[in-house]
Amino acid sequence: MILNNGQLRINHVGESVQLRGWVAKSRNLGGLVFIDLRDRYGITQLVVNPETANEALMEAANKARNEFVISITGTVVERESKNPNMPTGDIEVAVSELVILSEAAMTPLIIADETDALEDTRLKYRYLDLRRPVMQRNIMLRHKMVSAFRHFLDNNEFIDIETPYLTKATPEGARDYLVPSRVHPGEFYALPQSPQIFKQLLMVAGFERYYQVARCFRDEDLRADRQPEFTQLDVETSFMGKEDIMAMTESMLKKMMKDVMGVEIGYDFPIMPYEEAMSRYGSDKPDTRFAMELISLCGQVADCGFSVFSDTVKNGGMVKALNVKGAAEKFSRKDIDKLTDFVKKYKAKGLAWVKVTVDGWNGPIAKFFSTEDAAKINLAATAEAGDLLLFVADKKEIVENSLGMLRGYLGKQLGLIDESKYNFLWVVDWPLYEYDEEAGRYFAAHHPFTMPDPAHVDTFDSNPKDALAQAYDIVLNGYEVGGGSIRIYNPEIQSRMFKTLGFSESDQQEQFGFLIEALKYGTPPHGGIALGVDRLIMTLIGTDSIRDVVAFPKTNSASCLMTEAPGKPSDAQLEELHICTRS
RNA sequence: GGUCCAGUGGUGUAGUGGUUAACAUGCCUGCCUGUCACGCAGGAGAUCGCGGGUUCGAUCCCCGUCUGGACCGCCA
Repeated sequence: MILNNGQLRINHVGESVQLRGWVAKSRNLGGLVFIDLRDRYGITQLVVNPETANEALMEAANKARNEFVISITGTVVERESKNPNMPTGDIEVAVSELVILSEAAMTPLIIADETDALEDTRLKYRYLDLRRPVMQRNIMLRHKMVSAFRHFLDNNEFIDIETPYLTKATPEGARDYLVPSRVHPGEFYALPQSPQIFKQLLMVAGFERYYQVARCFRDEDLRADRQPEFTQLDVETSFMGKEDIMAMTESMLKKMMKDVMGVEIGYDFPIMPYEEAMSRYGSDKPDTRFAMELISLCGQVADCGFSVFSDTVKNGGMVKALNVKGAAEKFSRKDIDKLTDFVKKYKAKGLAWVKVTVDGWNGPIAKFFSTEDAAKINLAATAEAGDLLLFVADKKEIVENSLGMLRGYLGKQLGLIDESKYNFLWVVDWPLYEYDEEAGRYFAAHHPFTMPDPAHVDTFDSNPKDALAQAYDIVLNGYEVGGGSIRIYNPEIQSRMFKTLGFSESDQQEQFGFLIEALKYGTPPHGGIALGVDRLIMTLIGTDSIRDVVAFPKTNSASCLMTEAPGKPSDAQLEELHICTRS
């Protein structure tokens, strides 16, 4: 009988088993040999006893070293002294036969949950890093999550359809990865940033419900949570409205949480307008696991004696604050200087602060405020003695963004976050456009196929500033884990959209002619959503690094330390691709 | 494009203007029959990322460069 390591329990005692796996550790006591055998299910202790073992068995047992692959047969026995630290600690396997299937050289990193190897070593020997139980758990959990999504979608009449990886470059958006065409000298394919247009065309084609676990490519600079290629669960439906898609996504996520995490999400996902998220949390993906919301003080400081605040409000900016409860004593001047440096990264000019005491305010700006003004602010901020108030005065965007980032930073640093919570949240009523001051024009905030909100369908092109979109983002614990929208299915609206974005008639034809054409031939109302598989699993595992959930990730500079990609092609290859070789 | 941090035996760290470059772990050898981070004894293992400069002398100080990491910009 063949069983897996890590699955043997006390009820197997007496059974004869065959096990295969890697030697995680061997302890030779000078006669008795203990071997911890590891596979993806866990670890089982093997024991080889010289009193019962023949010569060949003893020799093999003494030869087995870390990471050798072995196969054994033996009997499950109850341990005399149990090990409560391991799931299989009640039993061990008394080995009667041991075969070394494969020997192993000394590994450059220790195969254990707690490796001390640095990131570059782990990535160079990724196949060994992936042997570590913690990595195996991450990758297997990722599989379970994707599998749960597939199940849900399969059961709801969705069809998995593949879309091309070799496709056409899209204007706007991220930089494309380009692939030279050998057959068409001087021309290039682009790798898709998302299957967006194809899935819409599948709706035109009448498939009604589509999904795909799709790889997407963006040639932008990387971060701890960003890879040049990433996976999204791409979903599109016909005849469903915004509420239908949100409800369906919500059921799918709840089912996944139950199947994969064993967590019952017992609440309806809250729905929050974008403007409210920005105003209360300073973020379009707020972490609602802790409070400490942004407090608007424009009314309170408009006529106060501190001209930095009053002038900012008079000039159309705003003043907001965070009340860090009970932190007045915890934060030294130096600590606050660090917070000031932190907000400066986000373009805030500075961070004003006061410590609230029973005798009034303490701090460099306290003297500018009358007792009444301080009291008004205390009231608005529900500040009491012992609290630390942190203010930013600036343009709306800068105030909200910098305080929002500071809120997240302090939430983590002060341990305000309840890590056992899974707070899902819908963010809706997104602006349809963003204005780019440098370019002097509007860009699509989401993408140019997003349907304007019904209230703005007539005016979105005449008044782009105020136009809202039928778009929705799903947020989990402060991470944007997905987003979608209802799409434009009317060629006339699509054309007006392109026009506002500054596309001429001929640009439209050249870039999106096939889409505009397709919309003419009976396009169903449709919309969809894409869930970021990597970010979602990151959040569920609770890691800050996307490299912990991708089997073979790239470094910060988008290279692979294992394969050493990207590499230089040969001159012959370049010539074949009609790309000039440099001398 | 920019800012900050790091680079020393296989791995992770310590350290110093002149050292036999230290420690832990891993590895090898020997001893050890109930360990589970087994224990004990011994041993091998380093171009101190690379290039240049300062210096009588640089792993250490300076400049550059490369690599990795965190972040800003960027990521429709």
